[in-house]
Amino acid sequence: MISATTLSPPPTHLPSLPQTPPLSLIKTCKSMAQLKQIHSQTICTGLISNPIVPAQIIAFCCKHELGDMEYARMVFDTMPGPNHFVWNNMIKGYSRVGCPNSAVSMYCEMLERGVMPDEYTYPFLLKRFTRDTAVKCGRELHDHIVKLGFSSNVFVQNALIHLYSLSGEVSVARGVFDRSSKGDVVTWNVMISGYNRSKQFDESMKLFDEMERMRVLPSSITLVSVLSACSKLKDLNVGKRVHRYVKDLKIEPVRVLENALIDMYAACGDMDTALGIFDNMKSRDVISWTAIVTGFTNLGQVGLARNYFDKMPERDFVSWTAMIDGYLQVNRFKEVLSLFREMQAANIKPDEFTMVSILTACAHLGALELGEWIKAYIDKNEIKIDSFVGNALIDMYFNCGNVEKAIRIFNAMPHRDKISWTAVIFGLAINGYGEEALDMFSQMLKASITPDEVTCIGVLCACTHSGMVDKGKKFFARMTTQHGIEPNVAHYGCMVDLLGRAGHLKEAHEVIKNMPVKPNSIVWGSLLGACRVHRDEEMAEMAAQQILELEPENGAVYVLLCNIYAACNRWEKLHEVRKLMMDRGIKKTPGCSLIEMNGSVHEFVAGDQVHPQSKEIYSKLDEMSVDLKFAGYSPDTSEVFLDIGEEEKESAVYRHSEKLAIAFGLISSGPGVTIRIVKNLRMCVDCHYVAKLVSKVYNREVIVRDRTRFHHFRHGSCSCKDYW
DNA sequence: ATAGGGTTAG
Repeated sequence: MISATTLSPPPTHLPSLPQTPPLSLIKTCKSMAQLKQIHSQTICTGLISNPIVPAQIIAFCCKHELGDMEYARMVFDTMPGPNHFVWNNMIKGYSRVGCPNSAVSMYCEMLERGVMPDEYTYPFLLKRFTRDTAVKCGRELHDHIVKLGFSSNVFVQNALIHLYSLSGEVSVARGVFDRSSKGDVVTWNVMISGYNRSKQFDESMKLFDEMERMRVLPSSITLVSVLSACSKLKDLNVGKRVHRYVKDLKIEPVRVLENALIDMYAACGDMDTALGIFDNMKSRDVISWTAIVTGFTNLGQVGLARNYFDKMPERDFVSWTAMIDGYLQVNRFKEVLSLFREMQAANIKPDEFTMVSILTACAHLGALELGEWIKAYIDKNEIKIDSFVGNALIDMYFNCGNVEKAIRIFNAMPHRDKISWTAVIFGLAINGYGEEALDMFSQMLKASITPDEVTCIGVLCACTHSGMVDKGKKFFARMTTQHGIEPNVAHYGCMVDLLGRAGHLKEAHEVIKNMPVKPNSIVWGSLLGACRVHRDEEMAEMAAQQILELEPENGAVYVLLCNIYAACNRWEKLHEVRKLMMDRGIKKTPGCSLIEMNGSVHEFVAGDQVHPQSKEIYSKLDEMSVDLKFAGYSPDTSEVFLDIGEEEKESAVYRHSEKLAIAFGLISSGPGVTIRIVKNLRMCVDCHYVAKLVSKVYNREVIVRDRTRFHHFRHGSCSCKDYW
């Protein structure tokens, strides 16, 4: 509502009004304050009764950058019979301020009051539609347009193409396009951006070619859209062609176009050209900088990306997310989390893209507390849980060992896609719920979701981790016939794992010998792992040799071989391998355990002394040793392959990183709190034994995620059933 | 008296 003060007389510094015709004044008017003064003058002089005057006042409010739609509506309501110029302007105004629903209401009112829309009405009305309004009103408005005979107007056609591509009906949009005259470059632009919107970039490219054939000259906007498609398709050839267009047609390289060029070159990995354009720009905005940052992150060059990120004059949530995602791509999870903290300190609001990156990092680190915090943040800020966020949450919970919450997210998701189902099958499998994983798979089939290669790996993985050899074999045999999926090297690897872990080493070897694809080091690695569990040194030697032929630098193979020789008491052979390792300069990957406590991740390596609470940790360890021995513990050093005495071996396993992490967990959390640890390698037998006893003696649940699976220790036993 | 199209991240 208008207040009395708004209609007060103009301040003295403005020219006096009555002498000047109000229409020309409105044309040069700069602000709402000025407009209100002009308005009040026209009321005083009675000029307002000329309908052109309120119409112009309304037009100002509807068109001007600073125009106020409430004021427009107030003036509008004083008009007895507004004509369609006025109605059109009101509709345009509501669209301009991003209120498509108000624009639609205005349009409906117009019809109710018997004023016929004209060909200007529809472009105004449709301009700022959202997906929702487009879905809701699109068809009906199209009907009106046809009935009123405006469907041959090119502006209306363009608006319709825009409308249908917004509502996701690109093929209907294409129908309108095909029936249009195609002489107008904007028609092409709208159609191309429609294809981009629905990620049909190849169609965008085809239209660009066809445009050339039909000799429609592209505008800089066409080129921006086509460059965007090139960048998504990583099509450097067409991208360069567009660049040549810009030069040949002497199209002014405005910033948006330069940004699109940078993005295209960066996406195609040509950073030299991208930087060449970037360096020569007159002015750069946040998009120019972000395009360079993502260019480097896509190449895995996070250091360079970070240099540019740090130099940015301003950063928005996209830039932060791009940089965060860069660290994620190269598995630098701790940097992901610390950059996220910086982002929060800078008061930049994350969106669902950011959330996915952070959750993925939490999943890798097993950082449940931070993951839970993110979940709470998502709920509190009403960030929508789309399938990307949902799947990331499922992954996070499973990878932190919280099966129950993972399932809860899955059950609450409105749209579960193939990825969601696959995530659940995998999650159940690695957490020791093999039967449940297979049950999920049947439910997935019942829900008519088609499994893919990855889903099949999940199913086989479930069988492996729960020792369901027959079910695994049956599934494998039916993969092609029932699900139409040809087994690839990863599936054969699963079969080797399945048979090998169950002790069928010969059969596993047969699978390798008979597989139609060349076995890779992972397949042989599965066999080698099985040889360790079942202490078959001969087969192990053969498998190790195969791997070393493929990957001579694979340190893990030497270590595994050492473990096996140690367990089989083959000391001479052990020495040979040890010497080979020394000669070839191969080092063992140090074992490392992560534990999250009060929101930060603590990292331990064997014999760690750098933790600030080191003293307390070691005295807790001594205390544990006494308590556990009382419960029957004696150290198992069978896998230690260092050439040292028994006592030293005991002291070596005593200082393993997961034991330090457990001790730290015990002293830094209250009774009954679950201790969650992530280990980068496989757990050793002694640590596995200790964890079982800890869960019994201290009545604590201990969850250890190792390289391939979870160990849930409860009441003295483990979910892996000592089978890992 | 009034019209339309574009760039960055999973």
